[in-house]
Amino acid sequence: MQDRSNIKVSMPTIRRLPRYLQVLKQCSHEQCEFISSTRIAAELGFEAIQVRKDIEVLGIKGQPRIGYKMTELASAIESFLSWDNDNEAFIVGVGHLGSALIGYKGFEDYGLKIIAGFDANEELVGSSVNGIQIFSMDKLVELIARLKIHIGILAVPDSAAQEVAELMIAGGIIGIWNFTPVRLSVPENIIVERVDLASSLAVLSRKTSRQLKTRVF
Amino acid sequence: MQDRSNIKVSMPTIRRLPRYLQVLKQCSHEQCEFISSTRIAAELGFEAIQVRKDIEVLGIKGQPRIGYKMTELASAIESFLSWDNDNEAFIVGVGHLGSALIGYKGFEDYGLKIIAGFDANEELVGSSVNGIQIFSMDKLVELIARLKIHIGILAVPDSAAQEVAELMIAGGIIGIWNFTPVRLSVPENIIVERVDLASSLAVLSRKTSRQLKTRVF
DNA sequence: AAATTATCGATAATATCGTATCGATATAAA
DNA sequence: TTTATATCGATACGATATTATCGATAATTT
Repeated sequence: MQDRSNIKVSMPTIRRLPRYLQVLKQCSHEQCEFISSTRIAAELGFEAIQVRKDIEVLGIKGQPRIGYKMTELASAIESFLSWDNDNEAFIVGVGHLGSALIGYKGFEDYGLKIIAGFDANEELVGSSVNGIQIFSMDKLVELIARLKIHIGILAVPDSAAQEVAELMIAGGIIGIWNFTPVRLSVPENIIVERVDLASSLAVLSRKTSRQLKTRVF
Repeated sequence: MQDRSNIKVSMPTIRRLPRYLQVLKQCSHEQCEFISSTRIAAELGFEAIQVRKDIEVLGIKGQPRIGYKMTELASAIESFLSWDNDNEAFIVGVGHLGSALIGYKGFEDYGLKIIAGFDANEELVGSSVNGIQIFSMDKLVELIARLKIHIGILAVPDSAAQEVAELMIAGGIIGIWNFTPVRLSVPENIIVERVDLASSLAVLSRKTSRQLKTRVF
C-alpha cells in the first residue's frame, strides 16, 4: 500500500473515519474476517456508497460480494490518521476538565498517549492524576523540547489560553487540541483543533426546540 | 421580525452563529452601537460575505456603510438558537467529565441551565457540585416529567449510556447531548447531538503529522 | 454449469456550500 | 453639493461533497 499521508482528503471524510474504526472494533469479536460497506453503513445510519467513497481514499481494495478485510481496513484507517504509532501529548490545565481528559481511556484507541500534565496550581504539582504526573508550568517549554512532544492539550482557564499556547509553541508543539472557547492566534504552521461545545449545543437546541414545536400533543 | 424557527438552515451556518455571538459579546464593551460583517469576519478569520449570508437567515437587516445593530443581531442569534429563554437541563453522570460540565460557566451564555445532577454512585447522592444538587437515578424519570425538562446531558460510563438514554426518553427528554462515544439507538423524534472527540482528534492528528512531514529541518 | 444475488469501484449527476460580482445606499470628506 | 468610500444584499458562479448509476466480480443457489 502506498503512502497516503500526502493526498488531499475532505474534512468530512476524515471525521467519519474514526466511526468506521469504532464499528470495526465493535464487530471484531464476531468471527467473520470481512465486513461490507453495507454493514458499516447500517451500523451508523449512513449510506453504503458514502462508506465506500471514504474507504477509497485509504487505498485499499475490498472484495465484491464479500467486503473489506477487517484487519486491513482497521490498520489502513489508523495509519491514515497517524493513530498507529503512539502520539505522545502533554496536557496543560488539570482542573475538572483536564482530569476528565486524563482519565478518558478511549484515547488509547486513538493512539494518543498523555504522558504528563502541567498546572499553575502549585498544590497539584508533584501529585499524579490517574498515573499521570503533574509538573510545574516552569518545566513546560523545556520538557516539550527534550521529549520532542508534538501535541499539546489545552484545558486551562480562558484567560490563560493564549499565553499557554505560546509556551507550547515555544517548546516545539505543532498541534494544539484546544478545549477552551478562546480563538488562539498562532503562526500558520501550527495546527489548532478546537473542541467547540457552543456549536454542538447550537445544533442541539435549535433542533430540540423545533421538535418541541412540531410535536403533536 | 417574523418567526424563523421553521425555516431550513444549513448545519454549517448554525454552527457558525455562536461564534458571531461570541464576537459580539467580546466587542460589547466598545462604545460602538453597530458592527459590520467585515469586522466580524476579520475577528474570526472568515470572509465577510459568508458572515452576511449567515446573518441573512436571521431575518434582520443591516445598514449599508454602518453594519448591523449589535443588540439586535445578538438577540436575533439567541432567539434563532432558542438561547433566549433558559433551556433547563439535567446532567446524568457526575464523574470528572460531569463535574467539569457542571462547573463550566460558559453555558449560561448559551441559555443552558443545568438544574440537577444524577449519579448511580450513592455516595454522591445528596451532595452538591458547584451548587448543583445530585440525586439518585431512581428519581430521574419522575423529575424529568415533573419539571418538564427537555434536554439531558449524558456523561456516564459507556456501558450505561444506552440504558440511561432510555430512562431520559421515558421521562420526556427530547434532546440528548451525548458526551459518550456510544451510538445511541433512539426513536426518530429524539434529537441526539454527540460531542465527538474522536473526529476532532482525527483532524488534529492527520494535520499535525502532515505538518511534521513537510517541515523543513 | 448456469442463473442469481450482493457487493465493489468507476463515473456521472445532483445537491450543497462557499465565493465573487455588482448595484444600491448611506456616511464622510472634499 | 459633489465625490469617494464602505457596506449591505441580490444574483450568479464555482467548488466541494454527496448521491445515483452501472458494469464487473465472486459467492451461492438451482
